[in-house]
Amino acid sequence: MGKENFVEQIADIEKDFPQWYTDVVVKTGLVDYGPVKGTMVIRPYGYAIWENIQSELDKRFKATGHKNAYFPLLIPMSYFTKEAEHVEGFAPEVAVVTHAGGEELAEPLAIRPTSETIFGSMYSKWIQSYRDLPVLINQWANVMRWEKTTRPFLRTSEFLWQEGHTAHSSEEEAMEETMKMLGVYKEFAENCLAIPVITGRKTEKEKFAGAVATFGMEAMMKDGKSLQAGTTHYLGQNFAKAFEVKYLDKDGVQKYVYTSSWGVSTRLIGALIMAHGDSRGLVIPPVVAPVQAVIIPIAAKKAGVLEKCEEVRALLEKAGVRVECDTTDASPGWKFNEWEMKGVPLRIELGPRDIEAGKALIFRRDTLEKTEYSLSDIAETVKSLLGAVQKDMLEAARVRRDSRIVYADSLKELLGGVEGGNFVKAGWCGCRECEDKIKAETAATARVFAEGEHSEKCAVCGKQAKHTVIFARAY
RNA sequence: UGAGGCGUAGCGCAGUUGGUAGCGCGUAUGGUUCGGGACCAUAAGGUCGUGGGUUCAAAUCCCGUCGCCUCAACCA
Repeated sequence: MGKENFVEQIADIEKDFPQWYTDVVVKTGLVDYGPVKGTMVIRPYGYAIWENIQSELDKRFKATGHKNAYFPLLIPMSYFTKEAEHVEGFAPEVAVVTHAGGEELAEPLAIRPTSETIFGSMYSKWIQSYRDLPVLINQWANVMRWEKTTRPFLRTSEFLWQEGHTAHSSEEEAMEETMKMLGVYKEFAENCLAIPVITGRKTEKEKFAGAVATFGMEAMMKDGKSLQAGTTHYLGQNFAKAFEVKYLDKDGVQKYVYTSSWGVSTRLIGALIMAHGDSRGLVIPPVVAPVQAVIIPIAAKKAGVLEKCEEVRALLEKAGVRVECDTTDASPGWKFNEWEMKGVPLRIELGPRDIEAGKALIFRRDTLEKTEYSLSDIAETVKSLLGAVQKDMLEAARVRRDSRIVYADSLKELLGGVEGGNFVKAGWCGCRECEDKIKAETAATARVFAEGEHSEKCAVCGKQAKHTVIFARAY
């Protein structure tokens, strides 16, 4: 990149956010584009973020009684078409295998865009008695949706995700599961990704195809737009009836189960990038950062520098820090920029001056502050700084978001609000016409219902409001 | 699908009256450097997307074709 440095190359974050996003994703070496349009190759650094997300989520799923399993990639079209609303919603974006073994298939196979149907068909075999319930299963998998326009991590043809699929004996229990997992997602987003989220129910228009009710968590990106970062669905008996998932209850009566499903995807990496990134590149919170601290030797050829760096690296590694020492022969300035672009939370600069003084210079990626610390208790210092970065990033994101939530009483105010990059709370009468009108005139959509808030009148038609809704432009 | 644009070195691009293929970055080698994207020297690297036509001669003009991008449209 030479003299045109990264900061100059990427567009001003406030003015041209989407372009900034694309540049950051590609230039930090998170992904390459795949050979098929809309697919991507996730490079090791990007995948390491995903692995950390996986491990944190998996802990939480296990703690709430779920087990992992794996279901097939290919789903017979006949399975797929059993739930009317579901097939209608997904049909336009399903990729279908028509040939195999050199011959045309009698029945085409859908490449899973989501797995409710295959889970449904298996659950109908596995579930016979009330004693078999509940079934709490999660799957880590790839899925494919043939989207017309794509953007790395946010909307790709193929993506990685987890999908939980549970079956219960009662409506209450299935709904409780749906809400519990929404809570798990929220806690994870805030404590691991340092992204504050708003959770709530989605409107009919925005709900999942085949669900009775959909709940989402919405995160605000730095440009004020919203990103749906995860969803949970209460499916009622829709899929149970389509796939004949019945059990014999205590009272001797055959009953349909109630199911839920919930998922988050590699889109979370996109959320991280856009919620925390700045003009220098990524800022990754320590909990999910592939590299939590990087050591940059200064004047590496001087006697004792590399030895000391290695000593510190080993010490930090032993203390459980994901640490790397950059011994490549690029200049220190180059390395500073490179690792900042990759969002590494802490940078430790170690040169002859520091070593002589028994100190190290530590740079915080989130605040851009450089401070001198003693080498004698460096492991404790780094661990406590990592904790501070994690906490401060969430707090900063929360302040940023809260300052950009406004109220609107009219369509005009709503438009002004979203144009200013805000989440806008407004009353809504509940009719589809008003919802469509808002989208047509402001490009904003209903993200979630604002819980516990009661507006007087609809911002569009002025009639009695049924709900208070958070509107925003969304990715 | 409607409209517009672009295919020339790994990447970004320049290349008009048609006449031996260029620049920047990156890469390789050697040297001086190293506390915020260092510098000097040398070198490697291209059937100009593709098929045909016009011409003594085509990256350049003409016709076809393939691919990609932007906007629109579509999009849980």
